[in-house]
Amino acid sequence: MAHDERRLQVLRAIVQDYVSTNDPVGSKALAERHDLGVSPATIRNDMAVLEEQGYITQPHTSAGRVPTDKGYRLFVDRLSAVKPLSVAEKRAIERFLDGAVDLHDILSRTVRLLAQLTHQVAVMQYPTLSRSAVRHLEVVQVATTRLLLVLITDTGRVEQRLVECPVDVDRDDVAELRALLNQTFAGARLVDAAGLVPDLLETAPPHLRRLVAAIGAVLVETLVEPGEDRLVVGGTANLARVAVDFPGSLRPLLEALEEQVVVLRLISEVDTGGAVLVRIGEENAHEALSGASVVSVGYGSGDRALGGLGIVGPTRMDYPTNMAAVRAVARYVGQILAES
Amino acid sequence: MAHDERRLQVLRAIVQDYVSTNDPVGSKALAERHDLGVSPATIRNDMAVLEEQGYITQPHTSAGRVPTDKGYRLFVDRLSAVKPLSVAEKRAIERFLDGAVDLHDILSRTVRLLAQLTHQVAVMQYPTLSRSAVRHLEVVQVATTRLLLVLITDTGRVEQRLVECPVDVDRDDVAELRALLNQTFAGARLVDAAGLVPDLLETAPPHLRRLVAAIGAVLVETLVEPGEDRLVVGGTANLARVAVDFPGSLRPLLEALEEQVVVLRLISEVDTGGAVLVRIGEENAHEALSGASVVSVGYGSGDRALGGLGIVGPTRMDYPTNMAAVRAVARYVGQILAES
DNA sequence: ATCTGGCACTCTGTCCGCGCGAGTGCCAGC
DNA sequence: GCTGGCACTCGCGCGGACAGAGTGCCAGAT
Repeated sequence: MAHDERRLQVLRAIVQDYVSTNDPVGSKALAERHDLGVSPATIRNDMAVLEEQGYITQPHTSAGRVPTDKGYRLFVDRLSAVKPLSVAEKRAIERFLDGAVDLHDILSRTVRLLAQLTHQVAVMQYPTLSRSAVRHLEVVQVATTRLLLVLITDTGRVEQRLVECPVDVDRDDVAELRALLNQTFAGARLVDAAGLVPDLLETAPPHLRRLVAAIGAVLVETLVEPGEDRLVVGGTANLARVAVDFPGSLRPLLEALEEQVVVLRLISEVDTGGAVLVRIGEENAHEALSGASVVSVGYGSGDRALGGLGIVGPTRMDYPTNMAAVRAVARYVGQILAES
Repeated sequence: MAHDERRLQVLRAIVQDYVSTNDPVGSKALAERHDLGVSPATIRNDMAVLEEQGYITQPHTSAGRVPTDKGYRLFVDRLSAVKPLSVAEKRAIERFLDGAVDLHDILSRTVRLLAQLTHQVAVMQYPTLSRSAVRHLEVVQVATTRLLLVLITDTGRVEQRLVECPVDVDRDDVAELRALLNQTFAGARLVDAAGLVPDLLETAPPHLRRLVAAIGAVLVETLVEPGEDRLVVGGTANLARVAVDFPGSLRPLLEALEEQVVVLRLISEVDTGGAVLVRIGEENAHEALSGASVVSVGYGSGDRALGGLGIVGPTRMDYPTNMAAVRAVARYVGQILAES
């Protein structure tokens, strides 16, 4: 029906205007700025219906209308087209990421880039260990009974653990151990690593048994278990800019970002299909984020999902642009990580 | 003179009251809360002198007095005793840091701990590479002409760099290269590493020359150069609590904390003697920090200075307590790092 | 010589009342 | 089903009045 169609146009116009001005938008201003072909009075009727349906609301009796979470949701699902990035922006992405020297540098550049593009807080999960494979295991002797175990994955991630050994270790043992470990684990997915530990114990020569057992325990307990994933955060300064959108205080949000685990859960719950996921306001379930929206997507090229990245900001944000930026950055960083 | 002495007591009382209440403090309230043995009128005279000398100021003609940067400076230098930590706090420090599994974990626990103890933003510099020594160099083949170079230092830090090789590399080359590198560099201070590269080239067998040259260049250029040091930040949520102390906006401060380089310079300029350094307001020179104070100290046990750590907060902070916390945490983390 | 009590003065923050403007809802007419 | 008009509501900003806190200064007490 042409009727419903126009009402949606009105909603779209309200969202667009409100996002750019931060003022509740009234019927008159709407009629002026968008040629909807009808008069303010007609728009008022549409607005009344939209309000009844829960898509918009008015802060006080005689102010303009403001989109609700539900309104933003409809906007994102049906009323917005993903806005392609400008050539300059695409070039900026490449320039920004190409100079990275190691994994941490890639992540920190990525969040800074994303924060700059979207003017929001950007977050990125470290490539998940459990989905990557062992490239190399290194053993370094630190003290007589102390070894440093270094794991290098094919995603370029390096993990280290101290292992307290039950027996004295000498140089030859270390070399033998290194060879043995790499022989067993090289190329194995980390998810499968736990299953390989018994094999390891079997193939180990008798004099290394106790040592290998200790190492195996550390490997299983700390490296295979998920959840130790880290988060890189950037652009918190952008929160100050949008402080007006968080009436109480920025505190809960800052706390959630430091807590990591909350945001991590949101960011890592991404669609494996590569679609950008948007969570608006109360949809986030967690109280600290109830006034915020999260735009996230998985990264990792091809079939290999490595983790999630995205942005956190006020519900009043420019969804089309931000979704485009998140998607573009995720694609590019996925490529970079695949190459290294 | 008893005269001057009492004036200093008045200044101390003003600082203490203002820090705890955040209200400009007047003569009457001062006389009530501290027994200085004199009447408000007398205190008023002292305050007039203190104001003339630049230690305090009044926000408006008829409000109480507030300490100036100069006033805080005098307070820190001469009027405060470092407040010892409570037993519970000391125990908390141990408990918090003992569960750390790797270097990054130690640092991130440290800043969280320090932020919690002081209710300020805590920052900590990664152990400086240039002051540590090579424990092990690992070479891993990633592609035909691509090697991953992993450096493990005696402070437990792991650095990785990708090296693009001018020639194809095979398995035996990698093993030989690894042995060669460790033979040359193991135990060497990173500051001396650059000087060892020519030796490396000389001892290299002819067929590895070009490869070794490439590796040597990467080593010198990226690992020996300082300034690539990272910063770990924690407790930004505490900024929201003290937002009142930063009239304009939190933005400049948040930006400075993200920029890292500014804060890094402040934190790394520590007294090698182990004394806690306090920079108050304008003393920080950098504009973004002109309303903030930085309390910092070097960490690293014994003669080995590893880096700096500290806190950033409003000039209106509890200096004695915070200085004690910073010092205690630095000592403890220094021990932990020496052990690992 | 130094401290004290009293007093007049100044300034801020707050509360109140008012008018303005923006925006709405409704209704009659096209 | 759209439009113009109209009465109504409500938040916001402005100005004045007021109370409270704090000061500076002076004369008197110790």
